[in-house]
Amino acid sequence: MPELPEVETARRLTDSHLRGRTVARVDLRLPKVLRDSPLPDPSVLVGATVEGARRRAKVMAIDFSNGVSLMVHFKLAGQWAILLPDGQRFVAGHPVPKPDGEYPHKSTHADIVFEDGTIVYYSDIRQFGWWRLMPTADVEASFEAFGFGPEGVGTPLDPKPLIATMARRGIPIKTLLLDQSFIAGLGNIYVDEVLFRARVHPATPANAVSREKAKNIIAEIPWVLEQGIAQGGVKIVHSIAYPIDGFPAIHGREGEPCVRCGSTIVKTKVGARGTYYCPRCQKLPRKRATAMKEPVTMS
DNA sequence: TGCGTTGTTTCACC
DNA sequence: CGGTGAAACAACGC
Repeated sequence: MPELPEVETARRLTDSHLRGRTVARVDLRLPKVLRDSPLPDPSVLVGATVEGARRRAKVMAIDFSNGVSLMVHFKLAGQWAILLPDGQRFVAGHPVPKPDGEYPHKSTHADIVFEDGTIVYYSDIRQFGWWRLMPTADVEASFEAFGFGPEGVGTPLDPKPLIATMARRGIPIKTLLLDQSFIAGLGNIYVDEVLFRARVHPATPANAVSREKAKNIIAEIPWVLEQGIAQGGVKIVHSIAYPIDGFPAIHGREGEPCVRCGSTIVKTKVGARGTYYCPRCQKLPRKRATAMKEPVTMS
């Protein structure tokens, strides 16, 4: 579930509540969390102080005073819970374990304990997420190696290259928007929101999206991601959305009324991903009177 | 109990 | 080699 807004929330919490704190110990109960790590021993962080956290796409990197950085990818179900000595807690990422529940949970695989008693609990019910430790000097190159496209939020998006790519790709627009090398940060939830707001059917071939709609899509990306960040990430449990102030408006709302036209929201599959859309607001462009059910292979 | 789940990678193929 | 789509993969809950 963690997409860009959830990771950005974790980053901000780390920046504001962990900066300046010194690591007393790291308890890694599930060693495979730290896999493919240039520095294999988590105790390298002991005695080091948090200097800050950054983010590229859905990856967070925490920089420490000893020249080491911790890179974290939350994948499907990672969660970052910070508990301060005074009992305050701040949670970002997946809603399981329950943010107000007991820690450590059975899926809490690592703790970073600080000298003042602050603890970060890292949980992941799917165990797909990972940590990597590396010299801070290598973080930029490591980010580069992912081949991410432009950030979907934070810096102005240049629509030109994006529109150009859309014009020559025949894959569903949703699939293209999920491609992190096209644009960085959208996942299955926020991409549905972008296409709903732009009124584009998610299975529309990218090169069949009109220029105007393409501009709309690109304009909606930062809006949707900012909205997600403002909410500290959205809550979706077992594919059911718990919207706040009407957001998310489409994802996880199968069978419920479209906030715009009242039509019943439909769930389908696009590129093997669960996809929600409004059948009235988001029409496939009619080239011919062609099929409308499944994505069609074009030769 | 097999299916659904998602971000990412890999593979076969044109 | 690039675009594409399908499949694989991680592990678990329901």
